[in-house]
Amino acid sequence: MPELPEVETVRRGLAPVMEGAVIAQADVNRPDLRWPFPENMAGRLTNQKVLGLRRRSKYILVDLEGGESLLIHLGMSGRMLISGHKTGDYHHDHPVPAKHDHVVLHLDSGVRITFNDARRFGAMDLLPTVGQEDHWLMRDLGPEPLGNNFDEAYLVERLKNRNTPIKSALLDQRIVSGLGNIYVCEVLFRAGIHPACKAGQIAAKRVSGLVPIIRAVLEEAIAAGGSSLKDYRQADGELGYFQHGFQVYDREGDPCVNPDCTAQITRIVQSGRSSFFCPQCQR
DNA sequence: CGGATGACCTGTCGGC
DNA sequence: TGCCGACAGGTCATCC
Repeated sequence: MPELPEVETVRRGLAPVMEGAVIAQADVNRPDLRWPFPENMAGRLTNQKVLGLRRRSKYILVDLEGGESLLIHLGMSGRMLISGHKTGDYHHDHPVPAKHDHVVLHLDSGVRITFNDARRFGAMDLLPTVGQEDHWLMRDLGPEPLGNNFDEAYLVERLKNRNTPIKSALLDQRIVSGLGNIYVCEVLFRAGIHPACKAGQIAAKRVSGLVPIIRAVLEEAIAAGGSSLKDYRQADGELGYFQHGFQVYDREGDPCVNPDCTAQITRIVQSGRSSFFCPQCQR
């Protein structure tokens, strides 16, 4: 699920219930996800007040009063669930964890935040809030696509002379951080660029055109998450999953959405990952 | 160095 | 119904 828009939707869903709350108890049900959890994670989270939630690329950062931040990455299958009371005292309420409920945060409000991740490609870590941009998972990230440091001149420069397919280049988090397989497919369709085009051979004008398209696709997806999920939360408390009408992703064999086009959406595999595109509209 | 591939995990789906 | 392979929204380590 989680590319930048989904992670942002999860952050927006968690923020109102977590900010200002105290983590009364943290259940850590296994020693690791993709990597081992940090030393004494449960203890370091316990009795910490949550100051705020931020996002960097696909990472959620939970700033704690004691000077550390909890880093959360959802991997491929990570989900956050909100459950329990919205008000009232903390009751030491401990339902039996569901399968793959790896970490449960019990807030002093009675609300529980559960991190569930079947494939365990997700991650959690604790790091100093100050200087966290130097953390090994974040230090090499490229600019935020919705931020001021991502612009036409930057992208043209970064793609210059690159021999890799544009699909791979846009998935490279060091160039621009936050795009994943779905939104790269959608961006390239909207830009009319074939995913196998060598990045360095695309005219600067067309590369420049990618910048506003990337921004628009991500902003529309974030907006769709907000509207389709109401307060970012589904009835079962799960955050961040919403069906957004994709124009090419997972539409192999379906007709192109362009009314002037009679072609079918095609799937190819590039560096082990599916790319969906219209062979007529994308050159 | 750049670029491609394998690896990490579990779940789901379609075909036989 | 069961079994098997293909595939899944990420990204790091390794190989050429």
